[in-house]
Amino acid sequence: MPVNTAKAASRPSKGVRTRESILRVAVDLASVEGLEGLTIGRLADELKMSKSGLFAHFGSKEELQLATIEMARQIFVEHIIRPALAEPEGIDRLIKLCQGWLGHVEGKVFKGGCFFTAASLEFDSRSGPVRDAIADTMKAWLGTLTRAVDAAKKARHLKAAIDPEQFAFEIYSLAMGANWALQLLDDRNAMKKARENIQQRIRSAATPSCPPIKLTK
Amino acid sequence: MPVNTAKAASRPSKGVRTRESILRVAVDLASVEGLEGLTIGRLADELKMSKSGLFAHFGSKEELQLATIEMARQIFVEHIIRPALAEPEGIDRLIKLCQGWLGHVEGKVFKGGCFFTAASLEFDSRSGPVRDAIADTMKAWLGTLTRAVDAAKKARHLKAAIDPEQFAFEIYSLAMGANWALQLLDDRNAMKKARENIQQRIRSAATPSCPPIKLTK
DNA sequence: CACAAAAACGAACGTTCGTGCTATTATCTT
DNA sequence: AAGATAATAGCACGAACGTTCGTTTTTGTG
Repeated sequence: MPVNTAKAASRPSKGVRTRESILRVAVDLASVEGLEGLTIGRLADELKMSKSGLFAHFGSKEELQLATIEMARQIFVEHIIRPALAEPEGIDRLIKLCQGWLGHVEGKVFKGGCFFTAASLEFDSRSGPVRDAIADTMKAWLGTLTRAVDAAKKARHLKAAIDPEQFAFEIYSLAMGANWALQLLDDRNAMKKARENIQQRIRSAATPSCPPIKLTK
Repeated sequence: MPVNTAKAASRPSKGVRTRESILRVAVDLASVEGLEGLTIGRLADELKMSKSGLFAHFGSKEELQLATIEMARQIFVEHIIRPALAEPEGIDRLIKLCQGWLGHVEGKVFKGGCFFTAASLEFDSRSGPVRDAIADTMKAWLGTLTRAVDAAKKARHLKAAIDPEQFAFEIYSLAMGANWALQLLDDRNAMKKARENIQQRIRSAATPSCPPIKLTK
């Protein structure tokens, strides 16, 4: 048994590497076909490997779905949350979070728009571990957004009357609406309008001492 | 061939009646399992009829999906749009539309929350007649909302600066957010918060001469 | 290099999917 | 009530689903 408790994270074993490459494809497939439409045979074809070989990595479809969600979560963190953490707490970080989210929709980080918004609505009237994993991820995301609003408030960038939870929810609703309009209605201006929309909403909540608010690409 | 062009809409034939009862169940099933998860076998079981017997009413799964969408659209119109048309043009009708929408989510007019929001995100990255039917319905709904805003503007209930399309989109985004929070996060206060949210947003756009704005159940 | 462990394969399982037929009921019209 | 028509059931199909199994190939290590 290869003792992997050592500090060094050397080149990962074959199994780990394949698993990861599977999941990268799985995330894209699921973002288009849905987590239920994500099929083992289809996935195996895409990767030119056997169904059984692929299956062995997960042991069940549910495990595959959970692993896919986890991979999507990592990609989401990497593309949206981590860049925002580079900004100082306050309005700038909040803006960066919004920009990151809108950008990831527009830039097709996931093939079929926002992975989690789609997954949310697919599983919202079911129960079980998959739904829970999705809900947990979304709660965490809303939490991040809420904390960013709260920090901006504490930095006196946003008015004291702002309820962080409510405000985060408002912003995210507008963002989801933009994703919806872009994906379903093919509204090419959806993103521009969403940026203006959110920008305006944040400005309306900003204090006079708040630095200028501008949402760009 | 029974000539049905006559004025009298007498008792519909057996076929029509069965078809309708199938579709009523189909709508609920699809709102929970999705339009793709809506399966002919499952639907037949639910109705205690044979797969083939049920199938004959539609000829293909796609036709079944389209018919289900059409039925959902009718239910939607009946529950949300028609009651609002009873109100005079202006702010009251707009409010009634919002109330109706939020009410239909809360009151489980469709078992799994808003049928069309779920369908939208399920089909938004595909192509074909089903996606088109969903998109058309949603465009029509946004159009209705936009016209209501515009009328309220013309009645001097809403400020002249309001862009009807944009404003309708904002309101609907907040409503979708509420549906999302209720369904996925089991947020029992989501609806109350959404009502306050939308109420506040409308108030902020209202003129001094606008009648009082109050969103209730 | 050898050899154990891990990974991938190919074939098959039992189900369910959507979709055809044909036969049998039920419904409507004259 | 009879005859025509429409509605439903029964059965079978090929394909795809998730899953299991035994075998073969690849990988990593002493």
